[in-house]
Amino acid sequence: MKMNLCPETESVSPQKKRAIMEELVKGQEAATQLRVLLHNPFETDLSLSSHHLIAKVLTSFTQALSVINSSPLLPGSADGLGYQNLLLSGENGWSVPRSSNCPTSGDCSEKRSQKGGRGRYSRRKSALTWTKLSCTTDDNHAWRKYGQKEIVNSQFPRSYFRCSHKYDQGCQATKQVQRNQECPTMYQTTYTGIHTCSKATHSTTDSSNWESYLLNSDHDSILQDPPISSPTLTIKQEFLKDLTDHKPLEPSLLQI
DNA sequence: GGCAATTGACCGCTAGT
DNA sequence: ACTAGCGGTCAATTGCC
Repeated sequence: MKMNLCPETESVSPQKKRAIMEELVKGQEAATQLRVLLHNPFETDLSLSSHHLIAKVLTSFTQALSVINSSPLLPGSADGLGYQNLLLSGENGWSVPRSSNCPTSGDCSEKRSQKGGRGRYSRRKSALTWTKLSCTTDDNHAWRKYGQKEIVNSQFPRSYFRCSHKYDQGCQATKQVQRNQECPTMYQTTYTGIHTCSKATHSTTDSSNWESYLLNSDHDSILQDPPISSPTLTIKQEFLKDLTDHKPLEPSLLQI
């Protein structure tokens, strides 16, 4: 499992690196089992419930993150923060801007950032959201751009997309795309809501992978869940919380 | 002409006072 | 409770086919 992390992160101590890798490998294995379970719901070992596997994935990620967070020195503060931002994300799944993005210290609302900041909020979303980090913004769906905003302390603007079938089919899916600050060649895409439309464009993507398999709305009968096993995925905190609290997600999501 | 992107304005949410 | 500030969305305008 190769995480799409920036090269800067490579100077983490070897032991922690190994610990992180072990946890991520565990998570990958659990995710793989989950994939098998989803592909062959009737042929797999029934003792492996989806809930159990999801819990395993999340536990592995949590362990990996705690190892990361326990690192007092992630190389070159800015890089380290970037690494954490990449994985932990802010409350709303986006990297919380840090002072490292403001070369001229003391400016750029740094004081606000330290306390969370007035007005810095994550709009409550009733719909499921998840974040994906990828070198492309392309997926198997047709999107219509409806807005773009400069984000405070963020080097790149954020673009807002809604499903092209919002009005003809009432599809509520939206996504936000923002270039990653640490790796400008990467795009951080936050998906909100699930495609209920029946049409999807079939543009060229890495559609052979699990992620696009799940995102492809042609698989209407398939769980359109966040691509849990995607190596480039950052699962949103909200989603994690939903899972760990065993709160009912979208009713249709976990009925495997 | 139709569709999609752009962009300024507005609104809602959150936190400080 | 009020206010400031930010993020998200709307809608008019612009550009492209």
